[in-house]
Amino acid sequence: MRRHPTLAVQVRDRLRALIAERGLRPGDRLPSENELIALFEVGRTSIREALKLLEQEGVIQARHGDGRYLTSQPSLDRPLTRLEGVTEMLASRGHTADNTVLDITAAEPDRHQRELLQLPPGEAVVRLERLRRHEDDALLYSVDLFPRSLIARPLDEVDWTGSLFRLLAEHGHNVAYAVAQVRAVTLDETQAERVASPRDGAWLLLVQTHHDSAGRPLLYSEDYHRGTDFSFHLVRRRD
Amino acid sequence: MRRHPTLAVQVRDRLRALIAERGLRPGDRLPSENELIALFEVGRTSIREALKLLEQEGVIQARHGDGRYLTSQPSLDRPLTRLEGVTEMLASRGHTADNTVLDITAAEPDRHQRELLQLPPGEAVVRLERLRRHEDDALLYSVDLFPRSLIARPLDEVDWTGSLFRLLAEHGHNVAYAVAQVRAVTLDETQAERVASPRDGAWLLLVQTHHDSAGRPLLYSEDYHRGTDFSFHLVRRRD
DNA sequence: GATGGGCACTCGTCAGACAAGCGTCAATAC
DNA sequence: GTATTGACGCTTGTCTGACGAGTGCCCATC
Repeated sequence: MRRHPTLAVQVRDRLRALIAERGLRPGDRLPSENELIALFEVGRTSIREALKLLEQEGVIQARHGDGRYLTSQPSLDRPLTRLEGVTEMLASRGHTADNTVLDITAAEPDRHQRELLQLPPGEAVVRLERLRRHEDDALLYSVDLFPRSLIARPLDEVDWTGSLFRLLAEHGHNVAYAVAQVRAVTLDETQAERVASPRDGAWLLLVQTHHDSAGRPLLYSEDYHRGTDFSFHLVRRRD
Repeated sequence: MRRHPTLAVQVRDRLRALIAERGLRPGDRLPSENELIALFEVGRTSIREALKLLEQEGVIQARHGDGRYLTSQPSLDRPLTRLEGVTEMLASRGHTADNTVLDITAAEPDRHQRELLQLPPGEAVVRLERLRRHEDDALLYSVDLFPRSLIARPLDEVDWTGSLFRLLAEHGHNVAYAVAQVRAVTLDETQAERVASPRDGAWLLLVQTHHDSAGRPLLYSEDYHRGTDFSFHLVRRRD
């Protein structure tokens, strides 16, 4: 990761703060480049590069010869595009769920698992099955898979009730992004039994492969969120 | 919208093409700024601004004094973050569904609808209810609301089976983005009856408010996607 | 009153200069 | 012979000056 942020990135963030301080709204005009040069006491290049970043983010729009204007910009707290682990997400929503470890095993991966996690021959996979409950109601059922080698400790010496992201990070593996699939499902017979929940409800299933910043797959997870308790938000844009 | 793209944006896109042509992979080094200046025959400013945009997108990473390197960058075709109308989405998935208009009415909006669509007093709202089927199976049930004034024609003279986005655009209203909520639901009794579908399946519900680029709300929609037929993909990033 | 031209201002692009940082190679010291 | 340090070449980061392209406003002319 970058040692420290460049001036352009810093100026971009200072521009954001300026927009907020001045209470600028969609359609309002930003100070000109020369005004910003004087205000921020940096060179024009740094100003321009910062402004270009804001423009790419859709925050502002430049009109050649005229100036730069605020666009309308929806903002969401914790959108679905922001990756957070299940533990983190539940905490942010004030869900006081207790986390039960249903199963934790290391085994030889099947071919699908080996491909998913890009495992070398001979490498075992850990399967972690957990259930979050609130007052006897199942809220969230999770099945996680990750390479055995990532956690260099005996499985029975690890506390599996906390955040997997944090656990991986403690062992030097930082999750950077996930490729996610979103589906609506009902539980199959086995799952309904594990979860002790009726089969007729809808669950929002997030199937994700989590990677570090170099693209290495660290974790595969299937998270079943009970439909009556969970929804997610995001902004979608036309191209 | 901008009259024509700036050089920086064009160079950014040419850099993308260059990366693809050369088959550059994560960890590979990009040509230096001076090499790119000669290659693209533009000034250093345009190169730098373009590179900064790619860096913000997470495509590359700059190391001061060393060079710029490709990062790992998952790519998805048509991610959920890309907004497309239901008609468009179905077509892209090769769903040959016939579209039935169950209901089309203009009425006085309730308070919720008025707030959602920021309607002035006296402005009516149009409610459009449609069902997409494939061989008698309901695939997608939609309810759309939009200000009556957006379509300056009698309702019975409009073909409601096609794309709403296209229809709005034909009347000068371009959808730019939507704020979306994703949920897993089962159909209620009324809906199951409308849809002629059993009540026990799971449906992926997308509730969206669509806006033009100035932030004006154009359309509110509830789209129920049958769980066994639809899933969506997206990339999620840690902050 | 309407239209056209000029001017001031703004963003877009190029070029030159210097600072900050990185990696490699050669020289020196142990 | 090996390890450390310094110099050099190269790269990115930042500043500055200059000119081109475009916009909007004001004034003059018809």
